[in-house]
Amino acid sequence: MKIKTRFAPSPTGHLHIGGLRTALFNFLFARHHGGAFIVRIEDTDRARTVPGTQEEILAILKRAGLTYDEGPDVDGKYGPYVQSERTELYRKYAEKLVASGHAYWCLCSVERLEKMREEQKKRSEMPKYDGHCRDAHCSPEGAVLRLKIPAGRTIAFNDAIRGDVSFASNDVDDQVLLKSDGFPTYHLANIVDDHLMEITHVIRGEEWLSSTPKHLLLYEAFGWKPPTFAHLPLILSGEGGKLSKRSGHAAAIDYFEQGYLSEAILNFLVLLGWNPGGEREVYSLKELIEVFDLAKVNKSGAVFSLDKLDWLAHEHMKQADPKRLVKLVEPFLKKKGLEPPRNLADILRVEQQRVATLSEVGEETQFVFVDELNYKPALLVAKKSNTEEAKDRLGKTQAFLTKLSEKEWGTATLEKKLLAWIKEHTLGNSQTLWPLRVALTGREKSPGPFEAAALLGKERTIERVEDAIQRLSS
RNA sequence: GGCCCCAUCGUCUAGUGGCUAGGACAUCAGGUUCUCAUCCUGAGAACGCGAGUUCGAUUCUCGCUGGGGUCACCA
Repeated sequence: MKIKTRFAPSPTGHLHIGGLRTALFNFLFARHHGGAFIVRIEDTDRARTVPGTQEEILAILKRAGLTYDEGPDVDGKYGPYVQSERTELYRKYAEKLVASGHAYWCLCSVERLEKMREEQKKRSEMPKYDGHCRDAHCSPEGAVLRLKIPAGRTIAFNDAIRGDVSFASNDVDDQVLLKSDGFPTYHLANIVDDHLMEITHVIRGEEWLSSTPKHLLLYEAFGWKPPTFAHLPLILSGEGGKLSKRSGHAAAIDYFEQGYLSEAILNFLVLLGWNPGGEREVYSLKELIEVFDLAKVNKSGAVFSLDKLDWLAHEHMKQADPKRLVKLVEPFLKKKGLEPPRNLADILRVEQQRVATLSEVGEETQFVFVDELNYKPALLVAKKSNTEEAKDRLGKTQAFLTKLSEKEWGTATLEKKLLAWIKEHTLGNSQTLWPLRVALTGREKSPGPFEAAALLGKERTIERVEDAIQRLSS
C-alpha cells in the first residue's frame, strides 16, 4: 500500500513552530517511503478561524520546501483540502452513524452541561457527559450529535512511536460529532477525511494521544480500517509546559522573519525528538529524507534551545550558495535601508562565514555599504604600536597598494602580496595590518583587511587609507 | 483530581545485562590568526529514588518521585 500522510493545521493563528515540525515529520516520512504528502486546512470552527492565517501557513510550507503532491485544483496547481468546503460530506457520514445506532442527537443546554460538570468535579470525578439524551430520541433540530461510546471496553492500539497504549472506554466521553451550527467537530471531520483521502499514517503531536480512543471507536463505528498512529513528543519551553505563545519563540513565522535559513530551521526541528544515530547533525532537507526513520523518534518531550538553532543556522549559512543568498537577503537589506550593491554575492561570501541569519547581513560588512566611516583616530594604532608607526605603515601600504593592478585586486592575491611585502621589509603583521583594517572598516572587530580591500575595490581602499592618514595627522 | 504518556551531562541525544556511559550545543582553559569570527586541542558536566530478577543492572519488572499531556458544541 502506498504510504500517505497529511498535515492538518487549523487557521486559528500563527503557525506554531511545533506545527511546522509536525508537518516536517509527515513530509519526511512520506517522502522517505516514496509516498504522498497532503495538506488539509481544518477550519471547522468558524468562530476561531483567523483570516489570513491559512495563507501564512501555506506560505511557510512553501518557503520551507515542504511541497504537497495532491489536492484540489487551484490555478492549475494543487491546493490544500479545506474542510469548510466539505461540510455536506461530514453531515452525510454523520447520518450513517445515527442510522447504525452509533450516534445520537442531544439537546442538553450548555447550562445543564456546565452544572453537570461542576458537580462531577466536586466529587472529583472526570467531567463527562452523563448520557442524558442517549435514549431520549431528541429531535435533530438545533441539537448536537454525540458518539455513543460503548461501556466496559478496552481500547488498545500500537503507536508507531510509543508502542502499546490502551484506554478504558468508560473514561471516554460521548464526544460531540456535529455542532448545533451544523459544522463537524475535529473528531468527525478528521476521521472522515483521513479515511476518504486514504491516509495511512497519522503523525501528530502528543496532545492528541488521549483522544485517539475516540477516533478508533469512530473508525470502528464506520467499519473502516484505522491508519497507523504516531504521536510526536511535545516541544517544551524550558520553564515547564509546552512551548506556547506565552513562553515566546512559538510562532514559526518569526524565525523566517528573523532571517533563519529554512534548512536550518528544519534541521533544528527534526533534531528535536529525532537523531540519525551517528555523530553528524547537519543535514539538508534532501539528506533528511534519505535518513529519516519514524521508529527512531523519541518518546520524551524536548526543550527548545536557541543556542543550538543559532549554531545550526551558522553551519547552514556557511554552506549556502552565495548566489542563492543574494535573492534571499535583498528584502532584509531593504528593510534596513541598505541598497543591494552589485557585488552583493562577494559581500555574502565574506558575511556568510560570520553570521547565522540573513538579518545580520550588512552588520559585519557595513563598511562596504556606507560612504563615511565613523571611528576615533586612536583606533588605528595597534597594541604595542604608536601613532607615528601607524602613520608610517599606512603611508607605505598606500604606496604599495597604488602600484597593484586592478587584476590583482582579489582577496587571495592581496593577502599573498601584502604578506610577502610586509615580510620582505619587516614591517610587522600587527603593526601594518591592524591600521589597514581599521582604516578600511572603521571597527575594532571586523572581517580581515584583505577581504575588506577586495570588497571595497582599489579606488575606495586607497581613499580610506588616505583618510586614515589624515585623521592621524590632525 | 481521573486517565494517559515520559524519565542518560545545563540542553538535544547515542548506547549496552559486564563500556573509562559516546557525540553535539552551551560553558571554561589553551593554540592558530592584525581584531573578531572560523578552525584546532583540552577540561568540567549525566544514567531521579527504592525494591526485585540476575553472578552482575543505566539497561528487565514493580513501586515511588518528578515532569508533561488531556479531560469543550477548540483544534
